Amino acid sequence: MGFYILSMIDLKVLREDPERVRTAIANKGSDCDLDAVLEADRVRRAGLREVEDLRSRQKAANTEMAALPKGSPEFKEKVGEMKRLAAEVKEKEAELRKVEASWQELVLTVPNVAHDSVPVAPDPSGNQVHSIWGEDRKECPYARPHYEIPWLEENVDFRRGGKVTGAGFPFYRGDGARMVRALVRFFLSEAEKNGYEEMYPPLVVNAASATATGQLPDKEGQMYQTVEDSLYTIPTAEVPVTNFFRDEILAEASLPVKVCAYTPCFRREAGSYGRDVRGLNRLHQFDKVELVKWVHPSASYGELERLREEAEALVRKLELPYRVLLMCTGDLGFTQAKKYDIEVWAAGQQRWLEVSSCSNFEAFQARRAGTRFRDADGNVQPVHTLNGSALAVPRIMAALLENNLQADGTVRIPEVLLPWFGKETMGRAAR
RNA sequence: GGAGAGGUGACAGAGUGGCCGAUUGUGCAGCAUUGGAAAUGCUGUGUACUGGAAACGGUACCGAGGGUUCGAAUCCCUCCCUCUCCGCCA
Repeated sequence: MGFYILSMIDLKVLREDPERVRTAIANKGSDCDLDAVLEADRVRRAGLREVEDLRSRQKAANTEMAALPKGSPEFKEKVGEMKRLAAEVKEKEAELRKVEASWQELVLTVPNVAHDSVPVAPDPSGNQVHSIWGEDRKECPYARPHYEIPWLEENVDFRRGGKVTGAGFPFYRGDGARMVRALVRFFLSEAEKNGYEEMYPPLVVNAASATATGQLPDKEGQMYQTVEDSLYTIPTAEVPVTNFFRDEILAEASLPVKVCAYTPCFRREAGSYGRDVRGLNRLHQFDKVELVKWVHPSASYGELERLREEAEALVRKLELPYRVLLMCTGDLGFTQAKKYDIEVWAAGQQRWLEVSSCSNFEAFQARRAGTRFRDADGNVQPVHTLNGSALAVPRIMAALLENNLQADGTVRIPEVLLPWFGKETMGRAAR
């Protein structure tokens, strides 16, 4: 009955220091019932012992029987005896299977424990501003919300996108499409310079993959599902890419493994409203370059800072004002131990737009995904995984459109994009 | 989509009902041999859960899931995947 243990948390920590986990659950505002988890763990282990003990007896008897002549009276007597034992094993096994199923379900609800450096607070108001860049650039005399730019619909066609697919699925055309391509190529080439291997992954994944990265079982509603094959469209490249090494043991010397991937991302995002979803602010399909790293546990927090810096560098090169937030426990996701968000200033809307999220998952995803490495002592242990957007395309485009509007109504293209975009302005000049 | 073949440890490849967690070879690690190396010899070399302070045990895993049986890598069923041929197709 080979089943797969999926736990996010180190079960040993859970047993030996439940109070630490309890505090972490409370800090994250999770409704996980730790006592139920602990009880299930206890019941499971008791049942396991029972079954294993019976099996052990069964095995010993089988070895004896193998030595006896097939038709002999002793053999026949043994068979009768073993029939009862076999029935008992079967019964207890069925029981155990149920116990394990509910235990598995419960254990999957325990969130990752936040790192000590994460501020403890119940909601987003507790997020800390880690740094701000480009304060002096926030004044943009000709700025206006990008969705009010007169020529925008010529480059990002929301109406036809709505007709063909639905709200939140625009057509990019002409310079809009060119801008998407320019940004993607810029992001990828910078990632490559930073030592990331480029990957182009599948855009739909199976349930096992979605579970490993934490989309399932809880956030099922975030993903589009195929009707016939129970596959899920990816909400981010993180999902297929992190699963690349699922059920594999990596060589310690190969760490860190760094991968970048450009993909479209699909999000159903139930419960969005108002200005949040206007224009390019929030789409059901958008493009993003994602960075993913598998690292040695001792290196993961250093790698998180590096990841954040790499993402920041992109925004700086695009000359967009931004701030970095250190997310508090209450605003941290289920899977994350520590997370930075990078937000660009959109001068037209006069608001910050999240364009990157850089997270350390520690061993959480790796444990679920079965991605491990063998350390110097020959012990197998989970790697740490990290990922970060670098960057999400539409919101960067929104900020560029708003902040770089010029007196004539066109948008100035930042210098770093010129090799990719091929011209210095975008849009139609007002007459 | 049709026909056939097959999925066993890092790889190759035995095994067709009990003595098989699994012969053997290669690879890898250590030791011996050597001035050093090659070659050779010896030893070791899976994962997960579980018991234990540890030493050291127990159980499971031969693509996945069910079934038959006292007992399954071996027999039966379902599914998945790979390969070959045909068809179709960007």
